[in-house]
Amino acid sequence: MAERGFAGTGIAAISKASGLPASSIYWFFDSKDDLAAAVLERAMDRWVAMLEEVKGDAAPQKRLGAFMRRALAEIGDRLPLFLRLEMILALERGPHDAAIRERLQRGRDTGRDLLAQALAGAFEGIDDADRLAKELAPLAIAMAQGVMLGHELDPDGIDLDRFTEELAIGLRAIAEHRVGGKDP
Amino acid sequence: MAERGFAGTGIAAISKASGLPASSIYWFFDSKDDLAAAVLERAMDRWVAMLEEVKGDAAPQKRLGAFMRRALAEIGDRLPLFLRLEMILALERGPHDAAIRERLQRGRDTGRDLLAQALAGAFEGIDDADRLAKELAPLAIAMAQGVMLGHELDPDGIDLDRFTEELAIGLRAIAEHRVGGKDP
DNA sequence: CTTATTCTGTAGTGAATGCTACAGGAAGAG
DNA sequence: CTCTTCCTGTAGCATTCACTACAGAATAAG
Repeated sequence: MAERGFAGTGIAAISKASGLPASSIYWFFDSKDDLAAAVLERAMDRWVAMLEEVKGDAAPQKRLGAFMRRALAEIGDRLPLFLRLEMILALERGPHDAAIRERLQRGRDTGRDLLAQALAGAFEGIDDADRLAKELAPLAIAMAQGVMLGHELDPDGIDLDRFTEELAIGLRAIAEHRVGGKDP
Repeated sequence: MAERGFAGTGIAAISKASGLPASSIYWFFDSKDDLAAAVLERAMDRWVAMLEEVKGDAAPQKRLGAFMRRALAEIGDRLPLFLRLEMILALERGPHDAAIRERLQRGRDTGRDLLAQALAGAFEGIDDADRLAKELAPLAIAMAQGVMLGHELDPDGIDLDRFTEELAIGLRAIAEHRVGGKDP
């Protein structure tokens, strides 16, 4: 589904790929939409679990880089499947399926909270670091997702390893700019 | 198609929405894939035309901001349809359709060149501004696309107007960092 | 006018779509 | 063993899918 989209993936294909008989699929799930929502939930939980895990291991200042490196480790030539799934379902089903929208919202909220903490670490020394981190977390996530997508579409144009450090640098500059346009 | 994906949009629906009879669709296009490729091409041409237009109007230093503002003007609550189309086709058909991949590549190349010039303007005063602008253009595009997508999914989390200025600030910080980690 | 070209309406192809009905097997509980 | 709950296999539903064949209308060219 992450590779062919929601409409492009038939129940028969899901059945074959999973080994679960088609009739069983409709025992466990009410509909194809319901299945997609469940799959999306699993995918987002995995995202969150990954971030939580890193959170325990890395000191606040290094945490943003650690997040990025961990996400990176999940990427070969392909976007991690669950990021692909998230985007494709958001674009394809979001406008038509409220359950999907709600799941996306929940995932975004927890992701934002986790990233805000990491960002606060990267904003060390700036006034109001916590508030700025909260404000900028959604921007940071959007940027990172865009860059990962860009990397999948054209791996040569973007150096993900470098971006791992540079995201923090760019965001810090933006935060400094917000706190007052003057440099020390 | 931008709203329901490639597989989610039937020929009949296209026919009804466009007024063009289904049989005529197959007179003008060889297949649904062919149609999608043509539609994508139109969409990307419109992107490029938009950038070219701005290029003539804005001085180099202001050009990045002007690009962003112009793209922004295209957005209401929805991502501009052609950006949505680009992403959805890239994710859904990219892995399976070489013609789509080629079109995406061409669009990216021209987009990168145009943006590199605008970025060079924003990097004024930095050594090697031109080279850095070329290097960072794909990153800038990816960031901007990610942010626009993020805005569509959750309009409250991201302030697009602010991002218009802040993208340049963040990228400039990254460029400065690349040219040598020291600040004056 | 005639002729040639471009497009459309009608009808229908086989295959695949999401989903249901339901009988019966598998497995655990007592 | 029986009984109950959980799952699966078979068959089939109506609908939609991308696509084709083709006769003839519309349009343009001479």
